[in-house]
Order: sequence, then structure tokens, then C-alpha cells
Amino acid sequence: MIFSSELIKGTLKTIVLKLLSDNKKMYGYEITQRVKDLTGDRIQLTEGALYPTLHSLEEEGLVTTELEYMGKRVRKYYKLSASGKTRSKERVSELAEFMETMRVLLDIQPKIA
Amino acid sequence: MIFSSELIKGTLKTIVLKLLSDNKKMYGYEITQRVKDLTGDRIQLTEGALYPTLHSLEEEGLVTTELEYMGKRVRKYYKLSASGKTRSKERVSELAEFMETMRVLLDIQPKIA
DNA sequence: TACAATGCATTGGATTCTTATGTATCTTTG
DNA sequence: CAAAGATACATAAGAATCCAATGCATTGTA
Repeated sequence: MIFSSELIKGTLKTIVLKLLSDNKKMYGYEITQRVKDLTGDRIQLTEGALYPTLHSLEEEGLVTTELEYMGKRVRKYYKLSASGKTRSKERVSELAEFMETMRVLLDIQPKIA
Repeated sequence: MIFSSELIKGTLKTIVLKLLSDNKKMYGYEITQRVKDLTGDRIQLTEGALYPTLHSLEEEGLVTTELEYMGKRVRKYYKLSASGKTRSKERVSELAEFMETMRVLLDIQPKIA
């Protein structure tokens, strides 16, 4: 089952920030694949959503970029800035609280880990 | 803490459907207050978001409406149709799965209920 | 050699929400 | 009793966010 896109809304930035906080640096395509892998194909980021998000994070100063050349192919790596690291923690914990609130609101039983 | 609005995106319809599945009938203002209560003021639905959503659910045939007069004041009650009940269950379980996926992706520890 | 995968990116459109506004009634408080 | 707040409906303009489609180019594979 692939989740209907509406659910992704509002969580994309948090996903990206979290991944970047766990990895020194990542490039766009890598992020899409990592999310695909980690979610068992259930979340597939589209490029039309991801790249504007990455650019937006850069404009906000939360990530910095560096180009790397693999032969003739260019990779644009993104890494968290200091403020990005802080923001990442904030976003993740806010989402955690939100999910807990939604769990109560929707009377959803938590899975036993 | 009131959640940043982006997080609510995509979950509003599910919230409304779930509340209606737990209550025979509800009216708009009641829904906003119920959500406010159930979430300890953390989620506050705006009318500009709620009413279009309710109208949309009606157009989709997921809810039916009936007017009730309290003196001169009108209340518009919404109740789930048969297809609405089905959709409600689908939406809630989809959101539950999505949340579980996000929990794994973001490495969020579940609270012990 | 064609096709799939990798890798960047933009554009147009749809959807969804916020903010602001409007109307009207009922209740509480100074 | 008047004013303010709560109750109750609703719409409109604009912002934000995402998807689908498209484009370009390189690399690997059947």
C-alpha cells in the first residue's frame, strides 16, 4: 500500500531534516531511495516535491550544499547547518507529539515494538 | 503548544470522519470544540477549513445533513452514510499505518500506554 | 543499441489550509 | 440594560505544499 499523498503533506521537511541529521551528507536521489527503502516502498518522494523542499531548506539556512563530480555526473550533496540540526530536533519532537495527540484523538492502539 | 498548521494538513477529513463514526450526529461548531477538548487545546480547527471539508464530505456522499432549530438558531447536523462509515474505517487505519511508518522512519519511540 | 536507472531541475495545476470577513442569535457580566 | 463573548452558520482571497509531467544528461545493462 502506498500512502495517499495528502498524508505526506506537512511531514516532508521533517523527514528530510531527520535523514540529514542521521547522515553527514546526502544528495536528492539518495534521499528518495533511502525513504523508499526505510518505508518498504510505502513512501515514495516525488522529485517535484523534494527538490523545491531542499532548495527551500537551503534558503532558510538550514542546510548547506556542495557539488561532487562522479566522472561527468554531478551530485549535489546537502548537509545540515548548526541551525538545521536544532531545527531537525524540534521538528521531529513536534511530529512525535502530534502523532501521540492524533493517536489519542483517533483512538489508535500503539503497536508493541 | 499548538501544532504548526502544516501537520494538520491531510488529517482533517480523517478526524471529522472518525468523530462522526463515534457519534450519531454532530454539528460544525461541536466538532471544533470536541477536537479542542480531546487534544487539550493542541488542535484547533478553523471554520474556514472545517466547513468546506464538511461540504465536501456531503458532496462525496459520505455524510448526510439535517437542520435542527434551537429557538431561532439553526444547527446543521452531520451524520455518516453507509459509505461514510466504510470510508471512516479506511481512513483511520490508513493514518494508523502511516503513523507507524513515520515512527520507524523518524526513529520515534512509542509511548507506553 | 535500446532501455532502465541515476541525477539534476522546473512548470502548471490541484488541493488544502489560513486569514479575514460577514451575518445572526444567545448568554453572561458589569 | 448594554456590551462583550460565546454560539453558529458561511464564503472569499491568498499562501503553501504537493503531484504529474516534462526536460536534459550520464551510466549501466540486457
